[in-house]
Amino acid sequence: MRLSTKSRYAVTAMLDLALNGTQGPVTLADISENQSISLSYLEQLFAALRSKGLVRGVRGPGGGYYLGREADTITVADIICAVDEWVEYTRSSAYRGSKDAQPQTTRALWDDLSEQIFDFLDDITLSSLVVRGAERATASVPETAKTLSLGLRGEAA
Amino acid sequence: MRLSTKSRYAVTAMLDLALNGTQGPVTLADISENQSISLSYLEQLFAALRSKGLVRGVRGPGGGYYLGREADTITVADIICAVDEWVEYTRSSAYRGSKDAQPQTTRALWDDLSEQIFDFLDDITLSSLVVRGAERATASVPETAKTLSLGLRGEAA
DNA sequence: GTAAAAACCAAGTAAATCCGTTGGTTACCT
DNA sequence: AGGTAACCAACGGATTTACTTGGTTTTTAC
Repeated sequence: MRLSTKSRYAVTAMLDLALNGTQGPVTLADISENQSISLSYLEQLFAALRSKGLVRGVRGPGGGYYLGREADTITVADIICAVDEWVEYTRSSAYRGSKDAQPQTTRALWDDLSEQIFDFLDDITLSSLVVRGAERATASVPETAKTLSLGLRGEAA
Repeated sequence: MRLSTKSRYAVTAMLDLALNGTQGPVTLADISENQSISLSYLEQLFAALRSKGLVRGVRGPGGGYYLGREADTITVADIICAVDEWVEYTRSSAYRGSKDAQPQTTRALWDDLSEQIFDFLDDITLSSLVVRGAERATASVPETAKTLSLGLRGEAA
């Protein structure tokens, strides 16, 4: 399991697609500007996302990216696995019998933890994140703010 | 939030302390051998763990490390934070008004996700992992395996 | 049918991080 | 006194991160 800023870039970019992709594709240039990530780094991330079918690219002017599936079928685990691959103990070698048999035990316990984390993240979909965010925003908006909700899209600082 | 092999080293080392620290301190040399991590890398990790009070060192011959608190009060989130610090969006700058107000939105959604993950990991203690592992080991051993349970310790490949 | 917009692709790079090494010093037990 | 082990600091190769440059293809618009 691995979770880094790279994962964050990928997840927030996918959230951008989920939020803005309803009316036409979203360009990487937009995402790059919105989230201040370099364009070609985004290209690299999206190459990985595309190869896993998580996004769908449309070329030419007016083109951009759509989500590859419905937002409620794309999980955070999917995205992280696509760009940051789940590092599962690649160093398998050291297994000669050490004095007490702890390596197997701690390894099994870690594997269990890793699986718990995966299952947790595999239950969180893009749409569930968006819904939670919307709920939170409407719930916590003070009544004064509701009157002037113009450029507001469901969030506060 | 950041989760890497470094975190895994720290968590498994702490599990080693939880499992073996009941009768006397555990030396880094033992952990190094058991889990094939270099001794001085362990020293670096334990310096961080010690500074957060998660472990307690005992010098001199017969020395080693104990857990700094009871195993049921040390969470996975504690350990990860100690060695890998929780990266929270250090790049705060780019906040000039971009055309649509998405950066704040995606950022808020990520922050929410990050918090969900933290809360999840902050609910998993060392002792809960050990207990789960013990349950799994006794529960899931097929009766055929029990007879020949020699090198077996509760997991299969 | 040409120009521009955008996805796609490949190579290279400064900086950071990972993991380990070396070479110590202190504290403590026998 | 001598050995054990925690502590400490600095360095270094390998890898990863995030970005840059410089393209090519596909598609729309004029």
